[in-house]
Amino acid sequence: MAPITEAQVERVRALVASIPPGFVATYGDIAAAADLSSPRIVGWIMRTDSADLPWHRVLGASGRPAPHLATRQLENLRSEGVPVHDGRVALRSIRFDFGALPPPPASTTNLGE
DNA sequence: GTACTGACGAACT
DNA sequence: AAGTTCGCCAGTA
Repeated sequence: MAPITEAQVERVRALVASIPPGFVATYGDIAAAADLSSPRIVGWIMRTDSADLPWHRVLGASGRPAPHLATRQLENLRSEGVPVHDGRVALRSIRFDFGALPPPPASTTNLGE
């Protein structure tokens, strides 16, 4: 099987889109939820196609976004009610739990796994 | 095919 | 606490 498939990309995009306002998720969490081999794949997907996604809700494991986007991320997050402290987000307080989400019906989402 | 890079992460110093 | 190194995987040169 190919290193990565469109299904994986769509899965990641869906996960990011499922993050509710006021919450954030890490690349590692998304990678795990999407069953990816490495969090770098998530970063690759984000930089490739994140135009219609709430990419500002995606942070690194340190609770801090990438340096070149940090300013923009923190500003957007703060607008959503996310408590930002010194360019940092309290991950352990607002980290989104994908495991708490209800599983989608496989009948209509058979991605041929 | 090898080397370098990069929206990452954990371990080590 | 902060900086460095290694592992990870896809893309590009």
